[in-house]
Amino acid sequence: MAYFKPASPEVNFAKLDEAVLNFWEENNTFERSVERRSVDNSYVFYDGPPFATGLPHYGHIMTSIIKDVVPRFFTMKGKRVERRFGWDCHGVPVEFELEKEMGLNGRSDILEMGIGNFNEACRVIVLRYTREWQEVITRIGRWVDFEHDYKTMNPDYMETVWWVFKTLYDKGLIYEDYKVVHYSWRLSTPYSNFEATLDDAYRMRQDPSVVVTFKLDGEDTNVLAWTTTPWTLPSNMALAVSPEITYAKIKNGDGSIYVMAKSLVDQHFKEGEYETLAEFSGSELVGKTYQPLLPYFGDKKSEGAFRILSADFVSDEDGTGIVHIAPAYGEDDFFLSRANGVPMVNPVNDTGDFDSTVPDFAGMNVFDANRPIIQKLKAEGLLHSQKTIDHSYPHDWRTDTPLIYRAIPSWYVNVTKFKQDMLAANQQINWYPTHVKNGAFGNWLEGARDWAISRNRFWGAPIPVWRCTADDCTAEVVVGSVDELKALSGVEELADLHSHFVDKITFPCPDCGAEMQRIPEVLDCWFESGSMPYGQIHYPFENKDWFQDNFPADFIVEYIGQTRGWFYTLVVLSAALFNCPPFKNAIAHGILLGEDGRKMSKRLRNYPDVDETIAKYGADALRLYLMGHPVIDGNDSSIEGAGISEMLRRFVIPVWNAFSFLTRYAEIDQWQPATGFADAPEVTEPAFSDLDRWIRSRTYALTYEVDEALSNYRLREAVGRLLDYIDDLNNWYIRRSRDRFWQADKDGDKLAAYQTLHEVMVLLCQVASPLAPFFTELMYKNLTGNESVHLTDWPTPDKSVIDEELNAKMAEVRQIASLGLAARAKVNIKVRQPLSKVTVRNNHVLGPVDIELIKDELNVKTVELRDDVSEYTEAIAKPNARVIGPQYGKATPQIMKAVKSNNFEALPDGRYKVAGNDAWVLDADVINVHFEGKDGFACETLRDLVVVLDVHVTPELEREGLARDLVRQVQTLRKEADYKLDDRITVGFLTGDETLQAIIAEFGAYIRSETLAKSLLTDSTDGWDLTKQVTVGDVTLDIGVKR
RNA sequence: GGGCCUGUAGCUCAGUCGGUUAGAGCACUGUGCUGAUAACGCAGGGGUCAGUGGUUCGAGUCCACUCAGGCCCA
Repeated sequence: MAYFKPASPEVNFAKLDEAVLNFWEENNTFERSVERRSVDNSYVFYDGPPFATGLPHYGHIMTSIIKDVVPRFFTMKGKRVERRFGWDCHGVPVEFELEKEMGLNGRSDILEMGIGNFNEACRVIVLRYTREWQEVITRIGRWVDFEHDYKTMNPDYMETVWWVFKTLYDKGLIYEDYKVVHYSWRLSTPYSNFEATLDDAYRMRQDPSVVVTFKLDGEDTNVLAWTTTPWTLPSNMALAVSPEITYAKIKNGDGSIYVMAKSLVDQHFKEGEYETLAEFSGSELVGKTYQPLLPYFGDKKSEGAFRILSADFVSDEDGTGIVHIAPAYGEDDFFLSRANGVPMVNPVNDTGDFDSTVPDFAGMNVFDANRPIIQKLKAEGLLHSQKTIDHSYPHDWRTDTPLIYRAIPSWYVNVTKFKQDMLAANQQINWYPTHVKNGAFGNWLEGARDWAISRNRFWGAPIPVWRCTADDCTAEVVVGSVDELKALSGVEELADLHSHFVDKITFPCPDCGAEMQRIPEVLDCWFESGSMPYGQIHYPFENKDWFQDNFPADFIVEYIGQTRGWFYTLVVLSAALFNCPPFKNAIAHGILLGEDGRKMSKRLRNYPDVDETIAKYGADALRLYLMGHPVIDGNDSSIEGAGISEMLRRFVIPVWNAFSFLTRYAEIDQWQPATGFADAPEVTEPAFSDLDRWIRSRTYALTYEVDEALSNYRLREAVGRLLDYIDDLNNWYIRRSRDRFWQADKDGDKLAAYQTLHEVMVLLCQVASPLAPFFTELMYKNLTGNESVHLTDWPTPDKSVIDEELNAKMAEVRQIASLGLAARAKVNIKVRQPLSKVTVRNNHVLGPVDIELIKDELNVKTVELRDDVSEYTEAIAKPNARVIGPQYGKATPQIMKAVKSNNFEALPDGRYKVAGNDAWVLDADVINVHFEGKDGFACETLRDLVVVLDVHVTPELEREGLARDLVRQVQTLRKEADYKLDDRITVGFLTGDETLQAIIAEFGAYIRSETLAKSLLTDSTDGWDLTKQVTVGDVTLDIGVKR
């Protein structure tokens, strides 16, 4: 009785998956795979948390699978890989969901509802889909600890975030300034980037488009600037030009002199009505000063206002090539002004009305003020032209009112101050794909700007800054821990750190004794996710020692877009806190698109259904498909349902069939790994063949190849290695060894075949298990009786068994067979027809076994090895342009042509003279030769390999071919009669054809042994189980079989 | 509007330092082989290497521009 069970080739992989999932759960296999490794040998993985406000799609699934493959692999390599699931809980998207659901309209509605009620509602909805996530993640085989997960809204996590903030503050890396944001004057609230870029935020709107004139100081010259927001003109503080653009000074018909971009003059002045006075680069304008357009802030001139600045964002594609700068009302404007020491004015209040500093329009909404401002400018002769434009403009999605840009106070991390540390940290990170380091990510770091981390929102970690409420006191206390806050305030219980808890807490000002209150802002949720390495373990309040030993992490993976997100914020904070990278290895994969090359969209249904796909093909096929997908290498690429089934057919099924083959024959032969043949215990010495040695060598090499690939995060390569391997195993080793399992004798040869196949299948299960953990688990358990492939160590088979020469030789033998078959096809002689000889010119030393393989594959009587094949072939010259080109330059084409038309001669020294030209003498290896078969021979070549088939069919060969035809027909009949593999049968051939009768007599023994026939009958008898009329050669006959 | 990436067979993608005849898998067609296989082997058809211009003896490959798609930023 074999101790592994025979496996059916008919199999439903999705069902097998479920059995494996149950097994893992019942036996705590995941937990035990972690715990059997020492805590002193950790491999640290950080889980990048998804927003749980939506359901998982293929993109998440792909990331999740990588998050599983890599840890599984390193666990087998001996590492302790704890994997805690993370949930990103805070942020505007969550608030947004809730606002939508409850019909809330921004800040005032939320305040009315109560921050406490609002936040508690957020707390509930953020975990709405956790069950669905858990189900999908589990189903695809990702092992991760959901029980000890981390949530960014947990008090411990938030306390660590406070610590991070305070540490940065104490290092002088936090400052307060303004930030220009989208702003809804209707709701008096800043808009998050997230909201402003929602699909329906941009709508068409009509706005005035005006060109106004700024008079230069000390010259009778007017600079023309263009804007679609006239309401920002009272706040003009500067003008910007580009040094890249050519400007023109022109004189109008009425004698006025203007300056603007040369290429745009025609759009503002009619041809012939002006005269060009001069042309110059924008840099000549830089530094000039001008008179304020409107009178409100003329005193700012002494502070550096009303100058012409140079800016790279200025273009000459529309407008005038000169940009009006209002620092409070545009992001470019703001940064340019700050960089050049230009002051900022902000005469617009929270509700979008001008304040008293602009008395002409005080109390007027900015959009309503557009028209009167234009009229005033016109009246004063400062308006050059006026139009109306339709353009796409951001709107408040709730109130349908246009947003404005407006500077609001904001807290920043001074990223530019330690940018060099970030760049240095990045150099220590091993990125896959490698170009991310100095490409997408490196470039992003190079351009890093200070990071605005405050949000005027509610559902997030409160910024732990308390300020004195006294008018004349500027005291500020930053709190870095719960204990600190308790000590300051005397509060004894603090169960939660969200604003509705901590905002109630006040304490006396250390300077003046007045009340200290927390500032209202919360932190950007990216600040929180960047704090994940510390927050998830409540560092430094707990786990200090562990952190010392286990930071930076070994590995993280996310999609490439996170170079601006999580990858970035992690690096910012770890560079600021510890001046080191937060992780050592990172995979940044690309974006999975729908089948039509567009973004995956539920509405368009342009991707295969996740559940259906898994139910149909199982999780292993999906995993292999995704891990072998170009997206793994950082590209954007489409998902293809057909690719998933292909992976099933190309890998999962072939491996399963190899397994099924082994187990079925082992049962028939009563063979088991430990004890050999139950009924032939005397057979203990395996007689390994070259084929055995080869597949063992090949498999051992595979374990190191996959090891190398996975160790270096090259998942795609690992998949490719496995696919190449299964072809060798199934379509060469097993196919070529079939008769060894099939033969009746239980001898050393058969034993060797069993031992070899069993050994390599076990190794294959192990090396494939990180990628395809389900079916390898079943096979491994069955083949070894051991508990789980995932509780094994990565195999390290004896390297000395790996014989590269043997592997290369066998690859060559396969190639020879391939070329021989191609040669047969060329002359239309089927493989079942024996031929007398094949002649081979090759590179490796072929032994008797190789010769047998070739004979058998090509069905030839002899294999002749020789270097000189000129007896059978015509040589055709092929020049090597790569060598000739650099040497002969312009003469190359002529030499190439001459060589191809055989216009060259061999010289005594072995070189070739081309076209009789003494200057054109080539070394022998510059001309490659390939061959074509002469009459009666069929030849195929591949590089150095030459295979020549003697295609002459003698009468004996023809008779043998017919005998093989007969065998083939009987075998088909056996199968149709549904006989067992080892049933002995009686075969009948009923024909009057004398040639066939002679063949049956001549090849009787051969036919009997091939078909397991006890006897061959050639007269009619009754009692056939099955009979059939068939055609062999050009004769039709009846054949029958019975047991 | 700006930045980055991609564009090669019907589909998904390789294509080395630029080398003259551009490959693989899938699909299709033909054919062969088979008592493990949902197979497998061999062959064939299928290409304006997105387009235009340039550099070069020689360009899928290098350069410039254009077009299309994607991602990010605005």
